[in-house]
Amino acid sequence: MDFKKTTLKDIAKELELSAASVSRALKDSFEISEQTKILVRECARRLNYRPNLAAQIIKRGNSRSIGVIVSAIDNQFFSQVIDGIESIAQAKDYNVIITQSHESSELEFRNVNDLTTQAIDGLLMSLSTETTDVSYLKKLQEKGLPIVFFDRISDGINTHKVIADNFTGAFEATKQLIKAGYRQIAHITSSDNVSITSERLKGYRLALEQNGITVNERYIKYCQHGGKDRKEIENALSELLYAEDRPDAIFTASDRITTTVLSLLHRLKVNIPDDIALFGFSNMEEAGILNPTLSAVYQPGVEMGKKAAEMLISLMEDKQPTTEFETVVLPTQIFIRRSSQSK
Amino acid sequence: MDFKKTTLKDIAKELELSAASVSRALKDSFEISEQTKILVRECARRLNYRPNLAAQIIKRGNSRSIGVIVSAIDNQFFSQVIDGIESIAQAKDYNVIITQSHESSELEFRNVNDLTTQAIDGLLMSLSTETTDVSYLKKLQEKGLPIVFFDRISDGINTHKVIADNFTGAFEATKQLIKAGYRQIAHITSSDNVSITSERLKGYRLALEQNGITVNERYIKYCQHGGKDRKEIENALSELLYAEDRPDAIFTASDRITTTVLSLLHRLKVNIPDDIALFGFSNMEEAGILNPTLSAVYQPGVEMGKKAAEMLISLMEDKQPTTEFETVVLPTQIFIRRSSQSK
DNA sequence: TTGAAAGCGCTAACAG
DNA sequence: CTGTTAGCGCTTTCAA
Repeated sequence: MDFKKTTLKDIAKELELSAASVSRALKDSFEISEQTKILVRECARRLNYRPNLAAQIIKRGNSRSIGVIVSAIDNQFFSQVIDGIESIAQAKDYNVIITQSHESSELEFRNVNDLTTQAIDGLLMSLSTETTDVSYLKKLQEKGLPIVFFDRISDGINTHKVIADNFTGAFEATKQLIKAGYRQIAHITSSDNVSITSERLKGYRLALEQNGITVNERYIKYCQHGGKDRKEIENALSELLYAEDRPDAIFTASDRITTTVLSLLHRLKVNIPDDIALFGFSNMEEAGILNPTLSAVYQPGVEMGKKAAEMLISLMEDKQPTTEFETVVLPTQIFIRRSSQSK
Repeated sequence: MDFKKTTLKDIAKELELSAASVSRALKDSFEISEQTKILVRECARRLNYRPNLAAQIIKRGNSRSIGVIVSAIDNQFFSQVIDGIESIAQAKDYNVIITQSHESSELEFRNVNDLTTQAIDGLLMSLSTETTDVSYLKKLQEKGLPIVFFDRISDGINTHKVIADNFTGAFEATKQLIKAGYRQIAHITSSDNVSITSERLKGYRLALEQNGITVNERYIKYCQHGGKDRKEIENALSELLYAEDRPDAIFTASDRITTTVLSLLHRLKVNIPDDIALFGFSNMEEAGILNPTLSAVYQPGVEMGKKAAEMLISLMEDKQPTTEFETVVLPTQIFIRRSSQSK
C-alpha cells in the first residue's frame, strides 16, 4: 500500500495556480495577495497537505534535524539527557533522531552511517563502551559535520564536550564510605575505554590516598561491556566476594552495574550495608525505595542534554568554522542513604 | 557551517563517468563492468560517499522508515517495546524514528505531524492518556498511511493492534491479593481515556465479584495524566489513606503509579505489606530489589514491539489494501513477591 | 501579483 | 557496457 500524499501541484491544479505561487502563499510571502493566500491555506488544510520534508532537504541542503547516539534509552540518565535535548531542539525547531548503540561499536558505526545518510545537520554522541577507534567520526567532522560529545567523550576529537563532574562525584562517594568507617572499598566500573571510567577511577583513588588507604588494585574490576552483560558483573562481584581480603564496601560506576550488584547481593543474602556497603553512580528515580535505600552520585541529565544541544546548535548555526572548543563540566550531586552507612 | 557531502556527481567527475553509471555501479548492477565497479567503489570509499537519503526518498516515494510514538522512553516497558521494534526493523532494513508524547495529546499531534512530514512509511502508536480525538489519525489512515496500535489502543480506528492481556493480568493480581487475605482492595489507575485502564479495571472488578467482594467505587482512583504529574498520585493516595474505610491493599495500574505510590508510602511510614499491600503493573527490572520486593504484573514488552513491527511492515508491504485486521493479545506474567503478602 | 523554468541528488527508461 | 534525459516535490530566480 502506498501513502498518497498531497503535493503542491495538487493544490495548484485545484486552484488553477502555479506550484510556485502556492509555495509562496504557504510561506506567507509578500508577493502574494491576501485573497489567494486564504484560498491556498484553506485548500491545503482541506487536502491535508504536508510539505514533503525530503524535497525541502534536497533543496535547502540541510534538514533541521540532529542525530543522537546513546548506549541505551532505558538507562534513566540517558532518557533524562534526551528529554533535555528535545526541549532545546523543539524550542529551536529542530527534529531529534534517537539511536541506541547497545554498547556495541559496530552498531554505533552503523547508526552514525544511517544518520548521516539521513541528512542530519549535527550529531550528539555518547560513545559505547566498546569503542576505541573514532577516526571515522573525525573524518565526518573534517567534512564539516558538527559533533558534540556528552558523557562518554573522546580525546581523539577536538570539539565541544559536556560531562558531569565524574571526578568529584567519585571522590565524594568514596570519601563518604571512608567517613562511614569502611576501609576495604572495591570499585566495579565500566570498560577502561570510556572516559567516564578513568575520571571516576581518579576520584576513587584520590579519596583513598588522601585518607591514608593504599589502593588495592585487585579491588578494581572492569566490566568491558559496561554491564550490558549481566555475567561480567557477576564475575567481578564473585571475585571480590570470594577473595581472602573481601571488601567491606563497593563503589559502583554506573546505573546498570549498581542495580545489578544490588540484586546479586540480595540473591546471595549478603546484608547491605552491614556485610557490604554500596555506593553507586545512579540517576534512578527509585533510589529512595530500593532495599536498602541507595546512596548515589546523581548526574544532571536534563541539564547535560540541554547544554549539549545548545552547543551543537550554535556550532551548526555558526557562519565561520569554530576553532575554539570548550568542555563544560556540570556538577554532580551526592545522595547519602542507607546503603552506605552501617558502622 | 555546512556539512559538504560527496554526491554521485563528484564521483562521476573524478572518474569521468556519468552519474547514472556511478549509481548503477554502486548498486552492483549487471550492466556495469567489474572493473568500473571496483573503481567506483574505491572512489566512493575514498571520498566518503553516502547516498543522499532525501533524494532517494523523493525518487522512490517511500523512505523505509517507520515512526514510533510512546508516552515516555524512560518507562522500562516502552523501552523494551522499542528494543523489540528495532530488532525487527533492523532485520528488514527499516529505520526507526522514536518520539515521545509525554502524555500530552498536543505533543502527540505535533509528533504525528512531524513524522508524516518526514516521510515515514508507517506508524506505530501508543496513545497518550490525554487523547480522546483520533480523527486526524483516521484521516491519515484513509490517505493510506499504515498504522498499528500497541498497548494503548483506540476503538475509533480499525487496524492491527497488539496489547497485553491486561484483563487477565489485573484479574490475577487482584485474585492474589484476595488469596493473601486482603479484602479492601483499592485501585489507582490511569486516565479512563486509555484502553488499558478499562481493560485492567474489568479484571479488577471481576476478581472482586467472583470472590464475593462488593466493588467500592470510592476505592477506584483515576490519574488523568497517567501519573506524569506526581501530585495527582499523591491526591489519589491521600484520599484513600484518610478515608474512614481505609483500604488494606492497593492495586496500581502502571509502572509510574506503582513506584510513586511505593515511594509515597515510604515517606508516610506506612508499612508494606503489613499496613497496606501493594500489587502493581510494572516492567521494572528492579522490582526484586525494591523495599519491599514488588509483586507485579509483567507485560511482554520486547515481544509486543516485535509483533507490532511485524504487523506494520506486513501492512506496508502488502500490495492490495488490507481490510481484515486483527488484535493480538499477548499473555502477561505475574510475579508474586513480598509487597502483597503479609497475612 | 503571478507564472515559467531551472535545479537540488538520485534513479530509470531509453538510446546507443 | 555506458551515457543522455526526464522527473520525483520543492524553492528560487527571472520574466511578465
